[in-house]
Amino acid sequence: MSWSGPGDGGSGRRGYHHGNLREALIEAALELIGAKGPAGFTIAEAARLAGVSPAAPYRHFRDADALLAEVALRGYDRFAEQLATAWNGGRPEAVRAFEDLGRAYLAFARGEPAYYAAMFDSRLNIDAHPGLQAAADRAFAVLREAADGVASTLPNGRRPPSLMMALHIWAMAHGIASLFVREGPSRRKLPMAAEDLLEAGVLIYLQSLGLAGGE
Amino acid sequence: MSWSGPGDGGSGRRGYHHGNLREALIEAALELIGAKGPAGFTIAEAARLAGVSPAAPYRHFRDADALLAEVALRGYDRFAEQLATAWNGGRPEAVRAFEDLGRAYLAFARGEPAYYAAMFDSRLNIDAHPGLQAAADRAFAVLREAADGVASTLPNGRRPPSLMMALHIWAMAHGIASLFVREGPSRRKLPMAAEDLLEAGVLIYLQSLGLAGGE
DNA sequence: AGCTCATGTAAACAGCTTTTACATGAGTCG
DNA sequence: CGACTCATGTAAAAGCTGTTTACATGAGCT
Repeated sequence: MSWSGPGDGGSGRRGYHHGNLREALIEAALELIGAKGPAGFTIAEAARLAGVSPAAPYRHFRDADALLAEVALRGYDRFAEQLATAWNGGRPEAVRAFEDLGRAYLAFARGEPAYYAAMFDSRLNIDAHPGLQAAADRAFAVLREAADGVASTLPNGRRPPSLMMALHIWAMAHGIASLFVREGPSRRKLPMAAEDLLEAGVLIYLQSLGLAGGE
Repeated sequence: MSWSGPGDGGSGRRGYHHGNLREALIEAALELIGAKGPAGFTIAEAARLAGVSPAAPYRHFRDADALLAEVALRGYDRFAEQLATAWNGGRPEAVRAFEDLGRAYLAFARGEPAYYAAMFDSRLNIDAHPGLQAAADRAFAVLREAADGVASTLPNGRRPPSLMMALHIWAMAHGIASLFVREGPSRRKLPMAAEDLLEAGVLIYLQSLGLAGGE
């Protein structure tokens, strides 16, 4: 527990005023979403976790959706960051970095289920929360850039459209994350690691475009 | 509207006793899920739609999740049925039938959003509702069978593992449905029809395995 | 005709959301 | 230093919801 300075990001109290309620509520929301899904967290329970009255959160968020949207927003940012780190500008080698990107996708879904749920599984209307769309776009831009980097490996004539590539890979990664990694009604047991399934799928896909890994 | 016999599947009333409340509740749930998502339907509102008191549904379903599970169960059955119809035993030609299967997948997500949401987007714990897992298995079995049919096109040596194929295609179809077809926080505009995106992805994937469409 | 039991209602309790009026105290300014 | 201001907290209340309990109804059987 870091107790540095006046603000303590956690649930501590220093008196009548919390000191850092906004952050404490976001942490509480993450905890609750992780435990019970995006529909299973309530303002009241987040307030209880933060040690304040049920009305206090309304000083910081208009309603539960606004809090959820803030969580999703931060999730997209972390997501984009982790994907970009994995891609690493296509180094040391484009196809290899692309696989790393896929593994990072699943690692995020596995390691940050609360963020992932807020981003992809919630009732949020993306139009009603300005900034969410832009944050999602920034995350997708990493994928797009990576697809572009891989496509550029090929000579100009045989170069596949990188937007389509990005969409296909995104769909497969998201599908695997939704179906086989995350909790949910349709989660299934796999005869292999989800990461290996995705890697195989990506390699088969890339091979078809003339982009095989060790060819 | 079929008004055959004593039961009228809709919301009509015939007196103190509803006559067909169970079915009416399922229809109400479908309507509400379609309008507001799996988290946006309540027992109370379903009861209101069916014209009964808020306590009446509990004679038929233990709680809201049980009603949701019944909807999901029926959804999996319809889903399996429509996929099987599209696949049609691999006729007239395996790869072509496989593409039809993909289109049927998206058509279901598009045409029956309420069922699809109950099946894939809900808070249901699949273990807590016996029968759900089996119903989901039946739907996946169609995909598996189709992948097997396509793989059998090839000579024994170059035949890819059909389970892996089925998982890859399922993931891509589900990913496209989740990201680009259904409502949700991450839904994005596409520069093409989702069906075309999926078809292109499937063809690229199959081509890599030596199963190109008109090759 | 009368019994039985599935299926309905009414009423009550508890939790969540959101609003309103009020309380606190941190920071600022004379 | 003392007083003002305002963001940030509380308490209380109204109106939702889910769920349980005791009671009412009437359909179908004997």
